[in-house]
Amino acid sequence: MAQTWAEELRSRGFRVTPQRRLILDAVRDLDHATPDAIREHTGQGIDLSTIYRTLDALERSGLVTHTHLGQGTAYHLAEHADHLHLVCRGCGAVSDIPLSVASSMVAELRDSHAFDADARHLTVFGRCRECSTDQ
Amino acid sequence: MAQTWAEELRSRGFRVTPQRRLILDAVRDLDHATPDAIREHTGQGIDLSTIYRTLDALERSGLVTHTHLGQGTAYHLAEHADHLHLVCRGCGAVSDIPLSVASSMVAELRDSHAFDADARHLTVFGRCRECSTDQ
DNA sequence: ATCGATGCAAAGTTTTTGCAATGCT
DNA sequence: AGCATTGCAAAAACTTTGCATCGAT
Repeated sequence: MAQTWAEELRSRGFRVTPQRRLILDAVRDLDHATPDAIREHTGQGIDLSTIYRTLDALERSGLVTHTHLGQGTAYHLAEHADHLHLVCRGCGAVSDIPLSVASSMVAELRDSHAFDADARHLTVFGRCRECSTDQ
Repeated sequence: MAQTWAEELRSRGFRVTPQRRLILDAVRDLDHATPDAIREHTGQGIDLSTIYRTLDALERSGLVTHTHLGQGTAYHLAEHADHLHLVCRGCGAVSDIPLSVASSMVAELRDSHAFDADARHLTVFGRCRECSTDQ
């Protein structure tokens, strides 16, 4: 059970390597994992090109997902991608909120625009309370 | 009236130059203007660094806005930014739809999360009808 | 005459690619 | 053994910066 992910990878024809373990661990540990943060978290041993290629493989296997935050691409475990992102343009803070806030929009997109939206990748820009009052 | 934008720029301390005219025209003409597309549209004469600096100035003057689409940054006239973007992960198509589909989400973010969302910058990833059926 | 804006060249960032060596299966 | 994966090096793509010159005000 603890290594379903390995089976998942193998069943898709991907191999399970130490690097992939470490990268997946890093994605699990970090909050919004960027390729570079993953490299640091794993302790410099893994080449960035491997990280990019691995994230691509993990994503195509359905184990992780990514979003475009303000500056850069952030990865999550797919099973933890149960939220969407708010990015404050004032202070840069990123917060996670339940997907449910988007549900009516998702429903309307499906019904009126025949578009199957993936709210897990949604990033909403705006201003948090502190930064709204500051102007 | 036709050149309120020039007054707008000047009132903010920016100067009005031929390049800025051309770049603003390009943003108006192109659908989702990227810096490089703007350079092509204006006919190669303007340096890319000027385009980046100008877009920054135009944005800080409130004349244009930008969004992060799948690959790259797209600019719009602020007055035409009355829509949000759907990006299909299957075929890459970008469509514009009315901001109203996001209004209940925006209201909930304001009421329950004290977050002032800017739906004009919203990009929703997912699949269009054709690409959903294709799998 | 000022001081911001431009073009050019160079550098910074982030992501991708080629290829020989390595190691999972 | 076979072939995907890795590391390294190089390249590609995108964006920013420094600086001398030019030009809007």
